[in-house]
Amino acid sequence: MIDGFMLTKEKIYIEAARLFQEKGYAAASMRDLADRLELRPSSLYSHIRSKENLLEKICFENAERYGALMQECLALELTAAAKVEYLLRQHIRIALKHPTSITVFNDEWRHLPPVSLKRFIGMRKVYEENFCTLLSQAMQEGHFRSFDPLLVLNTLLSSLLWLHRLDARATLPKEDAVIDLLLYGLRST
Amino acid sequence: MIDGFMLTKEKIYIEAARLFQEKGYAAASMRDLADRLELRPSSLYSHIRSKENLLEKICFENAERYGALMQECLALELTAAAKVEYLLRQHIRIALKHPTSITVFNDEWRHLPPVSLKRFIGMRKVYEENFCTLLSQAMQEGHFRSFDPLLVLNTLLSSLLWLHRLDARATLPKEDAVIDLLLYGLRST
DNA sequence: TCTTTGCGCGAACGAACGTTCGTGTACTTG
DNA sequence: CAAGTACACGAACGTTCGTTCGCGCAAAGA
Repeated sequence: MIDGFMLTKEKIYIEAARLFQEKGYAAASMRDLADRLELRPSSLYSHIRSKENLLEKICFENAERYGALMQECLALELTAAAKVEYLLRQHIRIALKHPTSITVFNDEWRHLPPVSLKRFIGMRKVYEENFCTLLSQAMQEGHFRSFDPLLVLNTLLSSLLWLHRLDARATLPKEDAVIDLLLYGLRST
Repeated sequence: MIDGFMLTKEKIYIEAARLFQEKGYAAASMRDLADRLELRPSSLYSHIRSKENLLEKICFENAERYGALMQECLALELTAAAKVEYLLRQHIRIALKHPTSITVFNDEWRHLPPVSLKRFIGMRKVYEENFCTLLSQAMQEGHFRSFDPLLVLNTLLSSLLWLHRLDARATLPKEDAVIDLLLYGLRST
């Protein structure tokens, strides 16, 4: 449960993310959610629109987080290789700071209703294209070894997926060690 | 659909894996499954026990596949580093050869009923411990750079998770390139 | 030929689902 | 004090779920 002062609406969003993370969106019921908040199911609807809308909020909140990150990154005056490192560092920090929300974002987006789903996939595509371009540039500039950029992109992004699933009791991995492990083999020097 | 001669029971298992992959276990219904097989829902139960049992079969079939792989690997006369490379190669091949089944195995195991869930987690624990030991040995033998073995394990296994999700139309990644990308930075020479 | 077996089917079951609606109540505002 | 707002609630809705049961038919075995 959530302690301290907090609006019921905020509590619902936070607990929904936790519930969706634990059980998955489809297996999580509004009755589950109400129980955890010590509310009756019908009371939820004084604060939220629908179960689907909870998922949309969680997914797009994070999609926009990553979108903003990419814009901010592209505006930096750095080499492409340094931008990639910057992005990866932020990915690690985001995954460790918002694990529940990011788990839902990563694993449950396919349950979005058709219109939202399309928009979501579009946003991800833009992000991945930008990321891929940076990888290509870093290779052309000679900072990274030559690889299929799409292969590298998929591998890099995939390799971080365990971070947000970490048990709350687990000792957090060191950011520098993760970066070292991911990038050392990519660099050409 | 599935062409050629095949027992109805086998068709059900194959189509169930596809359905669970597409929609997720909880969101997939037995009516969906029956539709795809051009059967009525009740007819499924002439061949299978329950929906849960379908999931159990898929998950443990793969758990045992990996268990056997590990036993076979440990029996090889190779350095620890070479064993790790061997395991990773097999992981890639398995993911590309059985993408639907492996997706269900990777993503849907948490919907197993309590008893099966416990057994499944136990099997995974054993596998990961063996893998982790190999990584430690490879570091002690000087073939791999020194890292927290658990960090390396999580990163390596995670980094392959995109393979089994690949669209059937996508061009398959080259096994050697993936191995190179994963291990180059890990090796100490 | 008679009997058994395998299996596809329609109908129906109880349970759980997301959600709506009208009500009661406790604050806030004028 | 009166009016309005916010919100928790019980009851109920229509739907979908996994599954069971008994029936009928066709192929296989004696």
